[in-house]
Amino acid sequence: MTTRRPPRTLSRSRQDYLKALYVLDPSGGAVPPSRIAARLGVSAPSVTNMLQTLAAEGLVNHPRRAGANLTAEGRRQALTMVRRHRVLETFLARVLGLDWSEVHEEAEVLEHHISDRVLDAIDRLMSHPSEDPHGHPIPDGHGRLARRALAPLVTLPLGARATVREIRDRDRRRMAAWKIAGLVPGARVRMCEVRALDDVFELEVEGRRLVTGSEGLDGILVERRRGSGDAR
Amino acid sequence: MTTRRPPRTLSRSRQDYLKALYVLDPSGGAVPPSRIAARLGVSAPSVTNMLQTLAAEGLVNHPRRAGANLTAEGRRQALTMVRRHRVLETFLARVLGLDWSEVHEEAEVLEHHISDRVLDAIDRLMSHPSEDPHGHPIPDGHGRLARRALAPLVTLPLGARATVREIRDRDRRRMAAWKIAGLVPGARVRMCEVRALDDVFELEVEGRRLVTGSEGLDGILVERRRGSGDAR
DNA sequence: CGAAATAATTAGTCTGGACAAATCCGGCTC
DNA sequence: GAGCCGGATTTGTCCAGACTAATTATTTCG
Repeated sequence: MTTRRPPRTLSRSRQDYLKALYVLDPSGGAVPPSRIAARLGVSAPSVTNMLQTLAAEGLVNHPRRAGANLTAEGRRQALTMVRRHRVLETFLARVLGLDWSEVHEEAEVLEHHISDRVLDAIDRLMSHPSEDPHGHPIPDGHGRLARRALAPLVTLPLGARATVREIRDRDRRRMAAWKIAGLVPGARVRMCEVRALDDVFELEVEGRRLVTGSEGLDGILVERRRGSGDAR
Repeated sequence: MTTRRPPRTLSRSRQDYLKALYVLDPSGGAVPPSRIAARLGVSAPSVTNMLQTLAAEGLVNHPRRAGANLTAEGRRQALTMVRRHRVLETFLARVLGLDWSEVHEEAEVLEHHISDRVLDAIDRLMSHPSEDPHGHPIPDGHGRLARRALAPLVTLPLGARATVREIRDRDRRRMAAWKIAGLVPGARVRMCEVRALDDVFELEVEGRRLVTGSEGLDGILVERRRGSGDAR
């Protein structure tokens, strides 16, 4: 329970935990250890351990048996990791021509090892992009993030039109499928039919018909396009 | 003394030791532990330890109290590290515009963390460069290295002309000085005067006069230009 | 309410890779 | 040949960060 200052440079492991805490709940709510364990692929005791360390360092709050969330400082650190990750993904896709669906894993490693100097250089090279290849906004150097009002595609009401904005980037297989179906950032979609009981959704993606279960759409966020009523 | 196979993927530390062994004697002679310790900034016992591990894994030969050198497999691994390092340096300088004198440290970290896929992509982006920014040749994907007959600048006989080919890249301060003096890969030089007793060398670098001690030239390799006799 | 089921925490280990202190060996000097 | 010196090695620790097994707290449900 000693409360020491965090080391001037965070270990890779710490960075991972902080980032996980952020992405598992960007709004800063308490995240249960089990979810962190699942995301990072470590055991539950490892999570408890590290959370205690991070708490002693003032990077997270961790009341006993009540999950954890980031302190202001922890959030700052997490956001710089998010920035690094997204800048790198953009770079890997735009400059090196890697595929949309494979940049995530590469960035996941590099984000821990690239210096600020190199990060700034690639950011400059791309003229400070504001979105990564999956459509996520890139925080600026001070951890400020453009906020947007997006909704999960599955919640789109019958007949409504929308534009795809963000794609969750953790499952390669699903991402490949989406790409084939045309579900990429910027694509225009319309919800044509919802059979809630069967969990079947029928929609139009850039004019083409797509029929799928909700499972197959989970992780796609859209921005509603006004001017088209719900009906029909 | 158990002889187990090396892990399919070498730890960062192993990679460092192998590369050090290679650069400290590219021709494959025995390197004393003390030199490795100095280069990697670790203690002597750590070196002995790791050499024993690497020997058990068949990556180095390490007869007792007789230094160590790379096995064929160790050398292969070392050369892929050298390749990574040099490709990265080239990329950092040419594409990201970092300075000649600062790319080394960055590459030193990244070489351990970049995937083959990304390495190939940046190599392709630059159309497979054959030399890094300091003039060192870049091994190909199979560890083959263009051999060149270079001599230390200080051994250049009086009156002889030569072209600078390689610059050792470990000392930032000296590299900055060389850059200012015009001693960069490709520069043409002529040895004008040697006062061996005082350890003073006077030379012409791209037409400009430079006076310095041998200390200040250590680490510059040149290719002799024929057609200019030794005398005056 | 009490008993299971579930989730979190504690306790104790392991592994990689470093270190300092102590010891050992080979070669040079006298 | 005896002694000494410096580099190499052995020995015993430490640290971060993971793990398993055992324990405890919380939630849910009969």
